[in-house]
Amino acid sequence: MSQDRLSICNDENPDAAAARATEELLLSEDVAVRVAEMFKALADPTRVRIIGLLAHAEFCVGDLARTLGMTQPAVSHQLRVLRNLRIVRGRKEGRRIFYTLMDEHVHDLFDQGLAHIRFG
Amino acid sequence: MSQDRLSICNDENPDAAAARATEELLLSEDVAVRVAEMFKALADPTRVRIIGLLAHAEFCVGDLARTLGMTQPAVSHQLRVLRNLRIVRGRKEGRRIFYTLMDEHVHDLFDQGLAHIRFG
DNA sequence: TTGAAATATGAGTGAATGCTTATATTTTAA
DNA sequence: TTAAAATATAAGCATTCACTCATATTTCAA
Repeated sequence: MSQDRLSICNDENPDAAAARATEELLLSEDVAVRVAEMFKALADPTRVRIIGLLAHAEFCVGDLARTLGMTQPAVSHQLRVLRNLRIVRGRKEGRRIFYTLMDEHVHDLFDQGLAHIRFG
Repeated sequence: MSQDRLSICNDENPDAAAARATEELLLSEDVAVRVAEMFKALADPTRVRIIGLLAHAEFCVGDLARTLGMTQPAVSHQLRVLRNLRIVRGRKEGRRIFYTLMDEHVHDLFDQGLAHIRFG
């Protein structure tokens, strides 16, 4: 909406208080790492497509692989990444495993990112 | 809100129509790449912190480096990444360059991702 | 005009990443 | 019990990535 109000240049204004105020705006290492980690889930085209499919339905691994036109181990690897990030969950049924989106927040981020690309 | 309604397993249901329907849910390679690219901007802790700072004010490169506790070239490299993704813009003023968030969508994504980490 | 300040750029490096092929594991079916 | 199906896992490899150090570029100041 509006432009940035503040302009930060502590060189011109070499005041310790100004520098301290600036540092309070800085995200902690820990938070920054966790935020980046969650965005990493969506930072690869294959994972984007997997999440896009799981946004509509649960899929077994074989169908994901066939639909994506990729090998089964390639898909399993990406599913493990998403599992480790707690974004996806597997439900075992016989010798198949059906995967589901676990995280509504990621679903929301996905929708928002997609909307930006499509009508950005 | 509700659980997934559909369960996709074309192995059990080896119907060409079903497979075709499934493929319509798949994002195109092109869209998937562009979505992933935009999330890549936020998929690194340093860039998350830079975007977090620029969400509050414009910063010159030196202050970004000092605030992040990083070398100037390291910050310049990340700024170039963000510039290439059209997420950030530089305004030259004398021998300094002040950086600003160019993309409100990324700002929104950042806020949403951060909220998820903080109150997830 | 010469030097210093602020930034950008380039080459190089180690670590992470996304795939491959091969194999292990679990379950069903013959 | 044995074989095949569905998935996971492991090792290897090429690529990408985020930094480092060194240097180029632009601008101001002396």
